[in-house]
Amino acid sequence: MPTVSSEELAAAAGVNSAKLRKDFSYLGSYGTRGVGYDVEYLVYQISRELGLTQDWPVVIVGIGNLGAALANYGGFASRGFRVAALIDADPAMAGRPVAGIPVQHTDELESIIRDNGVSIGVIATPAGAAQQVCDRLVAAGVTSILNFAPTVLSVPDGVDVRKVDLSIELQILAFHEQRKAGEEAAADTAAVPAAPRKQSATDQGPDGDVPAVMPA
Amino acid sequence: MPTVSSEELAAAAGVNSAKLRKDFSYLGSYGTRGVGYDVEYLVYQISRELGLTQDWPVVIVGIGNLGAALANYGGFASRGFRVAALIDADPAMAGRPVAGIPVQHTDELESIIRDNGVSIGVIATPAGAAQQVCDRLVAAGVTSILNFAPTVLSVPDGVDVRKVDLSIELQILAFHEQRKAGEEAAADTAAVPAAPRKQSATDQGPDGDVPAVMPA
DNA sequence: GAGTGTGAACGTCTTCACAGCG
DNA sequence: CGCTGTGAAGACGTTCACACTC
Repeated sequence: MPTVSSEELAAAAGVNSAKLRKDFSYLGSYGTRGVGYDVEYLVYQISRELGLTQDWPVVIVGIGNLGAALANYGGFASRGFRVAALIDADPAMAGRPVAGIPVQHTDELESIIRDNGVSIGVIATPAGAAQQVCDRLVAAGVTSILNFAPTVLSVPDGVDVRKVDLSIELQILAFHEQRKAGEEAAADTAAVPAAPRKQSATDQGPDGDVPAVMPA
Repeated sequence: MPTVSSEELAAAAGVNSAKLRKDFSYLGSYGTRGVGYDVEYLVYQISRELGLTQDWPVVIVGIGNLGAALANYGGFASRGFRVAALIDADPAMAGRPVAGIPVQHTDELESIIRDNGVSIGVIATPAGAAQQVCDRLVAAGVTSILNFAPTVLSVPDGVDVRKVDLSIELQILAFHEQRKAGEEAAADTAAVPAAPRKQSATDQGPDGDVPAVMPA
């Protein structure tokens, strides 16, 4: 398939074809009227704009289950990421290979960052260690951090942090699940904190004023 | 701190206080003018709306590094999720406890779902197994699926799927990192596919027409 | 006086619809 | 004729600003 139309791509992606064309137009005019988009050329242009054509060395700090899962994750290599090093605070881990890469001790964090020109760090440590690791990464020159630890990290200006909370997606599913289950089942038996005293004449009790609407 | 104002909450969350008040207003009128919001009552109302007061049994299928990381993840319990079972296709895993829960074999998937009234399933298998696992979960009555496998799952209407791609967040960081590095460094040395022949009089070559703008 | 709740103004993103090009 | 590229219209979400309540 050498060529593809906005209509086809839109259908595949489940969006409106106009949106897709408009989005593409921000990258430049890479389509051909009456024909569509040249697939190979389009892929290259999008890849370049997204930074996929560059090599991004990353370090993963905290090689527990999650760190190991990340190290083994196949999707990284194909997107231009290269795991430059795995770092863990446990001396017993040092030297042990995970996903074919030997784990190094935290002591070497700074030199690893500098020697490899790493600008992106992944934190997969327990919550307690995260801020400290973060500070050291930043001090060593890292300017983008992906945080899997359940803490809010504070960083100086100019450093980007993205936090991934594995339970938030579950939360969203549960929220919709609750809506599916519907408003039929009413009684919530958990203890309801008393509403602050409202001097309304007809206090209907804790569940008298149920939420009316919630935007989808 | 028994009471809190929209201004304080907004500052803490880094958003506009008006937005916060408007959002809260969709849940009902739980504030007190001149005073603020009763913290305990507010927490309860939000928890209830989000479904945090309910007990959500979930199963995790695929107990590799990622599955194990999820099973050990502390954030679940506090949000109303209960890991009802861990399921893996490898018979050698069966019976082995992970995060204190014994792994069960895939053969028992259907009965586990039914016996525990599970409506949310987490897929942490390799890509190849994901669709098959998904089909079995759905057939057994699961209506919400959290997919960590790098595949697009197809499901019947009425079933929600959320896909978590661990590399997408890295991608986003890399994108911004690329912008930080700035437009100073120009030359991209990777092989550029030829642009489809445009009969323009002045073909400036592959990089003559660089993208002009990109919305933030 | 302090701070909520909310209509109205505003800005942004999406979709329409069509001129223009291949 | 088919499909892109894009102004204009429309939908949506955010912010302002103030009446109203405690």
